[in-house]
Amino acid sequence: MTTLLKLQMNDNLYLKDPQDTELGQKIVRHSIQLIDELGLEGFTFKKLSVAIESTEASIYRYFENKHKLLVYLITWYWTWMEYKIDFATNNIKNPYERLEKAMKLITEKKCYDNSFPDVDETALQRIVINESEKTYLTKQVDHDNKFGLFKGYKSLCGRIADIVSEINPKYPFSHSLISTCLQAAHQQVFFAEHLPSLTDHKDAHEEVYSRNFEFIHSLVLKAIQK
Amino acid sequence: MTTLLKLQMNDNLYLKDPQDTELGQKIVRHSIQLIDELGLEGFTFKKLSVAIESTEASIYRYFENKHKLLVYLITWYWTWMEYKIDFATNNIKNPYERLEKAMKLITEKKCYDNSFPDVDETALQRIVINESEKTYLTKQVDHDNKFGLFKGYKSLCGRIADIVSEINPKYPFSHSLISTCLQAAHQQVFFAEHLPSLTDHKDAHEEVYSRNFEFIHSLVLKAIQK
DNA sequence: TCTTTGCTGATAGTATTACTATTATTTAGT
DNA sequence: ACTAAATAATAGTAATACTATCAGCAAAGA
Repeated sequence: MTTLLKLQMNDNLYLKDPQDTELGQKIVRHSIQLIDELGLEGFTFKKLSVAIESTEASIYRYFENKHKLLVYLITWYWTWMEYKIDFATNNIKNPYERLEKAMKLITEKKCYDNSFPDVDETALQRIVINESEKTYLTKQVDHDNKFGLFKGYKSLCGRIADIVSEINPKYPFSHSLISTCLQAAHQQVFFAEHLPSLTDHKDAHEEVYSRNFEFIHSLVLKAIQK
Repeated sequence: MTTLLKLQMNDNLYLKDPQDTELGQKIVRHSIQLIDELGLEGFTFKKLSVAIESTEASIYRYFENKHKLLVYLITWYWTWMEYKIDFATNNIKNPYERLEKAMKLITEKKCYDNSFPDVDETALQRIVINESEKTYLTKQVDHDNKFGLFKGYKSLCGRIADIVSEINPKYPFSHSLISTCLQAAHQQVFFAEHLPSLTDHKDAHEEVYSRNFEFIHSLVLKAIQK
């Protein structure tokens, strides 16, 4: 038996918590599927309303616009990741091991997590790979940030950076290093699939993820070496 | 006296080479200014047509759409960077020095280059920081790639990766390492300005760039250490 | 010189998007 | 059964991202 969980998220991300109602859950479920399928640019609330057999107006009661919905989904992913890392490193003493575990979790290919029946984590990871940067690469980034919309990502980055500082308190770039690795963790997968000359990971699907782990793990270890 | 140069670019990037006509040059000049000012999302061909005192229809004769125009500008930047690196490392024997020079050029804050009167490189660098990932994070990336739209970026990455391989031919991740660094070179500047908890570079403007050079340069050197 | 060609400007029009507003209907809680 | 809230249905708007047509003008070729 699996425990059903609810990740608590910043309530500026939505107008009405989609986890509280059936319609909200349908919005989440189908938006993941549609954004994955059509890309953020091709995705519209109109199409989503057809998919959930409801109306645009109803969706707008949950999310101000599609940008906020995207930020919501991406934040869910990072919050989930932080939860997984917490859970997995909880009783590990050695910071090297904890760091390795965190890197492993960040870089691995995700599969369906029974604790969250509304979320297809495989599809969501693809969305993170393809769309996550669009959450902050906008003119309203400072405004969004003021409302705490990026807290999930920042918190995850800080958490891992703390492990780095525990290993080598003198290393001056722990946050830069980890934000760079978080980025590389999905960027390299994207390149392997679409622009292979920008990586060294050959697109033998499963292998891309493990090679990427090796790349990032060794990058971090060497960088923070005393 | 300064030499006027023309960078040769893949002709799939445009319908008609904007470097060949006065209107084309106006399109380039003002699109850089407007995208910098409004962001890609706020930028439209309508607004550009007002700025250049012409019409939308005329702009469409040069660029298929605003995505292609963006790719054109970003590609121009990377082509320019590669040219600068070539020029600067031309007669340096020592690959460590060449690598350092390349990293320096990539990470430094750009200022106006007299050889290209149509291009405000300072504004263009800001566009690269804010918008460059949007060139490939789309559903048409494979199609665009087939037409060689990303050749500029790939060529630059390959060029620097070659220096890495010259230093340590056994290092297995030269392309991944360099594409990661190219990304970090502008991402960290963005974070320093907008999401400072994701970096360690304090936003004392000039200093962000030099600290970022240190971060990236040391990251690369340690990674490829034999 | 005349003609052709190509470029540009002017104007108009379309489908779609990203919303907002209003009202009617259903559902849920007391 | 009554009330309040949530949702559905419908309509409408301003802006966007184009496409199409046509006329004027300038340079280039015959």
